[in-house]
Order: sequence, then structure tokens, then C-alpha cells
Amino acid sequence: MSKSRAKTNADAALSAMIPGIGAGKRGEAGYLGYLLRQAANAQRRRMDRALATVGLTHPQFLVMTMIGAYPGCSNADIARLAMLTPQTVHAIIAALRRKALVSRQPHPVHGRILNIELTNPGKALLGRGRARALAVESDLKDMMSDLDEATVRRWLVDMARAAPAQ
Amino acid sequence: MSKSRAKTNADAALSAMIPGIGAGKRGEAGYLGYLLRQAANAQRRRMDRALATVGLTHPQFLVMTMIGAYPGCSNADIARLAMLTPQTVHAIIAALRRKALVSRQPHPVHGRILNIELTNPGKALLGRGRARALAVESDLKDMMSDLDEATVRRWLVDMARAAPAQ
DNA sequence: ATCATAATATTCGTGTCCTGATATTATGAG
DNA sequence: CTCATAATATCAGGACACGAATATTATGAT
Repeated sequence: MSKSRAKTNADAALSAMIPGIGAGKRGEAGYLGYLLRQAANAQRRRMDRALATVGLTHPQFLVMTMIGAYPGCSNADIARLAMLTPQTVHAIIAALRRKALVSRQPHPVHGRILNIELTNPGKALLGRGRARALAVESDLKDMMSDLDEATVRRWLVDMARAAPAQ
Repeated sequence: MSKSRAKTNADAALSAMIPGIGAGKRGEAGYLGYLLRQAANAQRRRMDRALATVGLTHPQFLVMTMIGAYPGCSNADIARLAMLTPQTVHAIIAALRRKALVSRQPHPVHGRILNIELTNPGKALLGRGRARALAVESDLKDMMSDLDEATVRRWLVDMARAAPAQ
């Protein structure tokens, strides 16, 4: 019903009222929260498409990236880094363990913590995923000026900081 | 492990390396895609908390808002507006029908389409949810200048426009 | 030493959200 | 009219993502 494909349209009268992505409340006049969701949604889909070529979901890639950056971190550490709950990370780690991309070792001192690390196949796959992710990131930067980028980055960090404590 | 609550900390050596929300790659120097995800994540949680007081999830509120704005729209219309797949919207509509917040009528002409409308209890609940949502939106606007807001809005719309076709 | 507090890992149930697939109904071209 | 094309609604399956709850282990104060 976005006017671009009104060829086979069941109810032109109603459909004509429904705006496309840049129009009406879906455009710059819309709610900030809605626009943020719309943009993040698009980004998530771009990343999922890109990472599907190496057999990873974007949450899996995110968690593997965290583990690569902080080898030996715990489930709870990852949850905080990724702004997810421990339960969610648990499910993602379980999927990665099933694929033998990560392994866990009991903490040498603390009896409860399990240290998580990438396996060799995990490191290799992460490298291939990173190449895809960087290509997407690069496209994003090309979309705006350096001046705007500074403003946008500051705003994004402020938005995350204003989050309620988990 | 964010330094703010390092009281009971299992592994201070590793934890000290892990940045908080505004620091390191979690700050303005991080990947745009990651920052966008982090910000949208925080916003989603704010909305879910606010809407939980009226018993709605934020996708349910979003879909009800669409139906309120375009009464008689179809499942497919909503999917396009919310940037979701028809299957996802189907699940949300099913939940709303279980709660008797929306109803469906066969399209008067088209034999396949089902027109969706809010019930009276649905309209009432949407009104109460809207008050909560507007309070969150208002807080967002207070966080930045009018000049920055224009830049941010333009960028968010560009990000959504660059989405791959569903 | 004990005991409240807190952090960890985990399970359960519900609600998104996607890809893939199927059945039904319209529409347009021939 | 007929048939290819497309749009609709829906089912099935898998992967997040959350709140609530449980069990285990540490820590800190008394």
C-alpha cells in the first residue's frame, strides 16, 4: 500500500491514507521513540541478512564479539555489556555451545562463575562475521556528514544512559 | 561489574576492564550499529515498563495505535506500518483478540481481507496507554536541543529508508 | 561462626520476530 | 474465459527477550 506498489490493491481509499517510510508520522515529524524503533529495526534486519551468510544471528554475533573482546568473561558480564538479561544470554550461549563455537570452564577461585571463551572454530567464524558487519557499518557512516555523526553519537549514548537499571 | 556496584565482585581484575554504558566502545567511539541497538534497547525497556502498568506490551501498544489511526486496516497494512512481517503481526493480533481489545470483520468487497478495529474496551485501554507513552516521549525531547533533534530525526528516517525490502 | 544480603547460573512461561511454506482470493494479460 | 501473478491470511519451527522463581555460592556485618 505504500504508493510504490499500489498495483494490486484491495482498498485504494484506505491504502492511500497510509504513509510510506518517509511520510507523515513515519517521517521526521513522527514520535522520536517510533522513529528510533523503525531505524533500529532496519539495522537489525540488515545485520541479520549479512550474518546469515556465515550462519550466525546478530545476537549470536554480538555475544561472540563480547567474548572475543573479554575472554573468560561470565554470562552475567555479557548480559551487562549487551544490555540483555542473564536469561537471554543464557539462551544465546546455549545455542553457541551447541555449535561448539564457545566453551566454558569453572572459575579457578569462585565456585559459581563459569568462564566463557571462544573455541578455535568460534574465532574463525567470528572473523568472517566481523568482515560482514564492518561492511554494514561502513555503509552507515557514508550516509551522513562528520558533523551530524558527532551529534547522532552523542544522542545515542544519552539515550542508552537514560535506561532504567536492570 | 560496572564500577558503580563493585561491592560483591567475583573477579575485579577482569571486571575493571569491562566498560560501563558511556565508556569505551559503549560510548561515542563505538560502532554506530551497536550504539543504535543499545539506544533502541533502552527505549524498548522504558516503554515496556511504562505500558506494563496498563497490561500491554509495547508491540501491542504499537499495533493498537495503528488500528486506532487507520480503523478497518488489514493485517498486512499493519505489518507495513510497524515494519514487521505479517506473521509477527498475526501473533500480536491474536493476543489482542484474546484480550477482546480488537475485533475483525470480513472486508465488504474483498473476500480475503479481514478489517480490524478497536473494541470499546480497546479504545479505553489505548487511551490510558497513550498517556504513559507520551510521558516517555516527552522525556526524550527534553534530553536534547531543537537543533540536534532535527539532525537526529533526519538520520533516523534515513536509516529506516535504507532498509532492505521486506 | 552465623546470618542476612547479593551475585551467579538456571528453568519456566509468555510474547515477540523471523524464514519458509501453504491455501485462498484478486487482478491483469492473453 | 484462462492462466500467471500477486496479495492476503495462516501454520510450523526456531531464536530471541522478558519477568518470575529456584538453587547455589560469596561476601559483609554482627
